[in-house]
Amino acid sequence: MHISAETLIETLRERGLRITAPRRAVCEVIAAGHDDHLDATTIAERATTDSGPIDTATVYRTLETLIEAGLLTHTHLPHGAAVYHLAQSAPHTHLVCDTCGSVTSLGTDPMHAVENQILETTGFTPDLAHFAISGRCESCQQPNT
Amino acid sequence: MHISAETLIETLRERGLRITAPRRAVCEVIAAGHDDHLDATTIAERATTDSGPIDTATVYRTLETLIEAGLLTHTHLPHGAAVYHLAQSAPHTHLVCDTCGSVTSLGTDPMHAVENQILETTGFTPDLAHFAISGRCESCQQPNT
DNA sequence: ATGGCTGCAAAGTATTTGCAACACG
DNA sequence: CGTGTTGCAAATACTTTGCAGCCAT
Repeated sequence: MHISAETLIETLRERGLRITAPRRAVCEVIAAGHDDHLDATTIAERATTDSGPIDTATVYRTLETLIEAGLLTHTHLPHGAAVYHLAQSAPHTHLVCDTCGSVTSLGTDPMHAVENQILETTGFTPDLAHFAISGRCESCQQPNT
Repeated sequence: MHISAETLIETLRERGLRITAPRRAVCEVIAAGHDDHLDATTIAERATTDSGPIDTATVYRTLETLIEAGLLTHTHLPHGAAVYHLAQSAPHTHLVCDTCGSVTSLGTDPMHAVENQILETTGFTPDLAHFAISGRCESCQQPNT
């Protein structure tokens, strides 16, 4: 149901890119974390190879490569670090809690209506998989003032 | 209809804060740009006083002060810099073009339905004035592949 | 063999903070 | 006068880039 690391690697190969240990490691981390919201630093930490940890720069370059290949998308969360996940994942919206920083996923069902409405109203085509909504999650509902 | 610089200053005074030239300048820039999406750097550039330009650090501190006073809100745009605008402005959603970077404002009408739906579905209370949607604006509609 | 890829380090951007001098109230 | 503020600079966080050596093909 989810893309495997091998599929990612295969796609890279098809595009004439070299299959290296770091790329393989990054692909595996991403494939393994299909439901997670991983930022570049986390990916770098998890994606260690035999020859030690992977440099952040390499991770960013690899992620960019994967994005160009259409395998990955990234989302900028309100507070800072960008998170990455497979493009093949069901598109979803990120709900980020201002208070505790937790990230909740929301299916696009509630968003589809808006998508069309935005398009009709403004001519703007929104990318609903690529943005985050700030707010307060259920646990942090109580006012903090 | 929009808050004036004096009102902002008056509110700061009421909170026991000192009214200084830099704060006055920042308030004026914000009041003048009520419909704009200003980032801290832009505010710093516009808010020059007799004694020269205002330091970025001061701008950030002043903005934070205004936010604490409930006069201002900030939004993190997908590509990087946070933008600030009056809390009293009609709440609106920001549509940011991935291609040209332009920012379009969207009234909350199309969003209200979603707001309720999100709340019912997930218990998450979204802050619709505080997030941006990525996508492609009308002018950049044509594929760039 | 050779050009794409990597790691290291430095640069860049956005934002925060320490500190001494200064000015509002 | 005394403390809140400011400006400068250094620090932090995230991401990008230059460069020389290495390895997949």
